[in-house]
Amino acid sequence: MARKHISIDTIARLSGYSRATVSRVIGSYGYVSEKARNRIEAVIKKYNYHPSGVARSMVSGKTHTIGLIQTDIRNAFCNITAKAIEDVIVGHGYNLIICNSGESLKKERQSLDLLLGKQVDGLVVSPTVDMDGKFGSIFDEIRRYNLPTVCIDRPIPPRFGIPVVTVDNHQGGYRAAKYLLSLGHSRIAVVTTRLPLPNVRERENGFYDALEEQGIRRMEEDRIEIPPIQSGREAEGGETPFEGWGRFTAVFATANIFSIYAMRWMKKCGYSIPKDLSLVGFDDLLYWEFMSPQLTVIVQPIARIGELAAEMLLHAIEGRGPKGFERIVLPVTMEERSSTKSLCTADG
Amino acid sequence: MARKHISIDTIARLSGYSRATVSRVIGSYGYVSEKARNRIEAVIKKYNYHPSGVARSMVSGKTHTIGLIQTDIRNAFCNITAKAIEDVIVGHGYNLIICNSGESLKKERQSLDLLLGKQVDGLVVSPTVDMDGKFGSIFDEIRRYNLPTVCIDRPIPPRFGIPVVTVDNHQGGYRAAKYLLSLGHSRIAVVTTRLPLPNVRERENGFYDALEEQGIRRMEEDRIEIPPIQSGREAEGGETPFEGWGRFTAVFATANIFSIYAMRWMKKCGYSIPKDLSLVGFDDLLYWEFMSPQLTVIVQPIARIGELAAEMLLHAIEGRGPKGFERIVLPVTMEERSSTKSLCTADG
DNA sequence: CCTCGTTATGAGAGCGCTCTCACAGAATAC
DNA sequence: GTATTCTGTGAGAGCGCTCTCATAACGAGG
Repeated sequence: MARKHISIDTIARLSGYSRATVSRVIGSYGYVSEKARNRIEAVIKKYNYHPSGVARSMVSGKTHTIGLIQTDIRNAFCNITAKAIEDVIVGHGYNLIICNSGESLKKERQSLDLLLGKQVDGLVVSPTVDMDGKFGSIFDEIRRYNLPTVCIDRPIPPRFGIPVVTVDNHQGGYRAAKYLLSLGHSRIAVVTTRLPLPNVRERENGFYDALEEQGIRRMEEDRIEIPPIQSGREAEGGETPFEGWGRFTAVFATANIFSIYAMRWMKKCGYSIPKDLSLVGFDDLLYWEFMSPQLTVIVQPIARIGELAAEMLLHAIEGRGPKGFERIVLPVTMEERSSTKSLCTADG
Repeated sequence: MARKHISIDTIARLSGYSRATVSRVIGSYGYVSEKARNRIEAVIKKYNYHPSGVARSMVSGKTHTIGLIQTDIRNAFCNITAKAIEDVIVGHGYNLIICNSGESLKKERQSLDLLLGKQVDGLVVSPTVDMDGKFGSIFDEIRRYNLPTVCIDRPIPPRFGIPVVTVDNHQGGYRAAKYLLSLGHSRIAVVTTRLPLPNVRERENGFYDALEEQGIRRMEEDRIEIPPIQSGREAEGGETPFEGWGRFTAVFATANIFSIYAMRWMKKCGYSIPKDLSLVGFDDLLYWEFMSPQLTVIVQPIARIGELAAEMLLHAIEGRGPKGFERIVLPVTMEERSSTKSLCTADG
């Protein structure tokens, strides 16, 4: 048996009023007599009538739905931002459709097309890039449709004219380096992704800038790259691990899952943290307190990113004033734990 | 500037054909001449026309959208199932709207109302209960609307007539107990939630059934309950910890976050795992290999639950045969790691 | 010749709503 | 008295599609 929604006409007929008057009751506008309102509300209640959101969207041109395109909901960064966004928008009567791109430009584009078909009122996107660091075609499309959009995490260049909420990634890398330098480390590996993600690249730049201030040259062979296929997924093992850890005394991992790769590979090669190698990660992971080693990390305010993005997006959608084009860069902090060790006391 | 979607009429006008012929082209049905098709497709491409999903839903009565109501997307169980569901349905042209109930019947009901307003084609729900173990009003509503629904994780009773995908929770608890008994433990605490969630209760029942087979009586004071406010959220600290661990030699935590509570509280009281207390948890957590202690756990096939639920739901929505009312119970396995210790070798 | 079936197209109804407009009766103003 | 406002209601257009039905042109079969 197919579902049968009763319509406003049914309510009108059963209550003895016109469709227009019923609409006035459910929409709370215009003049309606006390008598009519009571009668109509009784019928609505009796037949458990819910107005069709689809028909309303048809008329209003608004769906009260927001799309979210991100890497993978299983990633902690993604689900924390998703929850934060949802919390904000639900309070305004909006819902969230979540799409996972898995760092694939093709799937990202497909997601956008689906969301465009669904006629979402706005979009939050953490965009991915191709191997040349170029963003996908979604931004042309977004522009063409003039679809309210906020970009999170990975900052797209200002020329796209799309607001961005991100963190000071350069500062994050810089602080990680400064900290390791202060512990006496100078041979430091960077575990990162081959995919030229702008946020991750900024972390690296910040990191190397700090090293260069100390006269340490940036060496390409000290960058350990994780293939793009794995960069978007949870660390699952099976990859061919890096083995040349002996050259280094410390490691900086530029994102949460890369810390896991680093730890896994080090363990496999028999290096222990922080005895043989110090490790600084990026992003707090859940249940950190029971991790071993307890990772020293650069922390970004993940939930805050989602909240701000949601607020900016609602603002844009509901057109409350020309707040216009913004780029918000939130500060990062460092959480010092036990995965890092001073070389000075041990070796010098 | 507001977005302006161009409509099928615009395409019709620009191509010199009627709305009906354009509809034939985009819908790939009926007779269309080669000439007309080429002309219309060219115009569609040129103006980057996408048919309105809202209008289509208006006509077809289908939105190609599925709702998911669950506890909290940040919870690993939830985001793994969400991803699995999304992967399945996207392949069939469906999207997922995710709602978080946070174990609140009120929010659960609000979520359903929102989804009903959005006219989702189907629903996957991991339902919550009140303090009396009663399910919320959502199932009456679902029934009334005859909305295709699959229940996951928490099995609702057969009388509701709603298909269920869950795991053999009783067996999970039973195996956990058997294992601890085999290590010589007999004074075992159960860390669980005060909220009478049916899946969790079944784990407890299985656990106590095994104990009773050995003549060990179920003792109410050996159940350590976590207040419902915290049960739905990630373990965040701040709660008043249980302290009477001294009476026990082992602990069974009935869900992933409860393991965290247990570990945190034990640590706070100076007990170490598995030296002072053995711990068996439920559900693998991410990054387990770097946890300390490495938890021995009962493992449920989380992604499989989502996949099966999605497949059953699509089946119901698209009405492919009267597969009808199913209850799928997947098996659980045990992963033995280092949070458990035999009493026999140590104590006698 | 007329009658088919096939191909190609358009007119128009209808999905369930919102909202403008018209209108009618009551109350108020002059 | 008439003019004006306020209050309450309904008719109907229109949102962008899909799909049925009507129509017309054409070749084939009788």
